[in-house]
Amino acid sequence: MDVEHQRMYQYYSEVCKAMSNPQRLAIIDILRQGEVPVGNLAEQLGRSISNTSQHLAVLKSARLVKCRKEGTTCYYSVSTPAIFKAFDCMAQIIFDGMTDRAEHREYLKSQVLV
Amino acid sequence: MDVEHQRMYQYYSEVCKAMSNPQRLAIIDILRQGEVPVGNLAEQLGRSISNTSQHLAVLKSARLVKCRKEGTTCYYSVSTPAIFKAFDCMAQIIFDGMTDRAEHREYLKSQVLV
DNA sequence: CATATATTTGCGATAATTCTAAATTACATG
DNA sequence: CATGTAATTTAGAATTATCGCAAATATATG
Repeated sequence: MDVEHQRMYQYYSEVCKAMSNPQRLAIIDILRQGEVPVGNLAEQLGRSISNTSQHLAVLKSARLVKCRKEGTTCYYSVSTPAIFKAFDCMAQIIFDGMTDRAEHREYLKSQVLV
Repeated sequence: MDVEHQRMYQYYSEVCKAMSNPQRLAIIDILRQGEVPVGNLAEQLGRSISNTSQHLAVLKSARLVKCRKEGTTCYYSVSTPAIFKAFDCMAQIIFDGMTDRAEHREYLKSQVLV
């Protein structure tokens, strides 16, 4: 494994790490709605604005989200649709990893609510 | 955000966490070759068998890889091709996150070596 | 300036990560 | 059965990360 590759894996791992938190995945999922202000996100998450902002900062430093300022409001959105694709891959991986029909049923039930 | 969703995000985050390590991403990348014995993986990674085995254990507990035993040898492979899809999403996300042409060129150069 | 919206900072507590080295298990074969 | 090969597991140690809260600090607007 050469140095170029190592650096590449390093980058990838940072993206994964940014995504490896339920709260932040929830944020990404909410951002399917499009641009959403921090306060709105916080409300949907049931968390404080401060806390939400901190998670957004993590996502931003991994370049997963971007924000647009309008007045005092910050509208957040994902930086690329590929993030939703990655999200959906996670769903696929978990679905494929399930062993029996009961698990699948249970899982699909939760998906309907999205 | 209801309980069902929280659990779902929890699952997803565990998959992400398993992938959020350069060493393990390297393993996944090597597994594009198909079934690979632990010793062989260790050699390609330039790490000890013990260390490699531990990373494999992490991947296995997240159900990202499976192994088939044949004699004293354990052949590892990914549990679903969706894992490669997720990997490739990471590549896409990073590519999309790059701002200038120089970065893109640099990145593509490293990809040629895969 | 006061208000609304976000961000940042400074903790503190807890828990996770990663590696090495050594012990252990599992299996095949002479 | 003894030995060697392949892999896993355990233990430990050092380092580092995570997460949330509360308070302080921006930033823009009327």
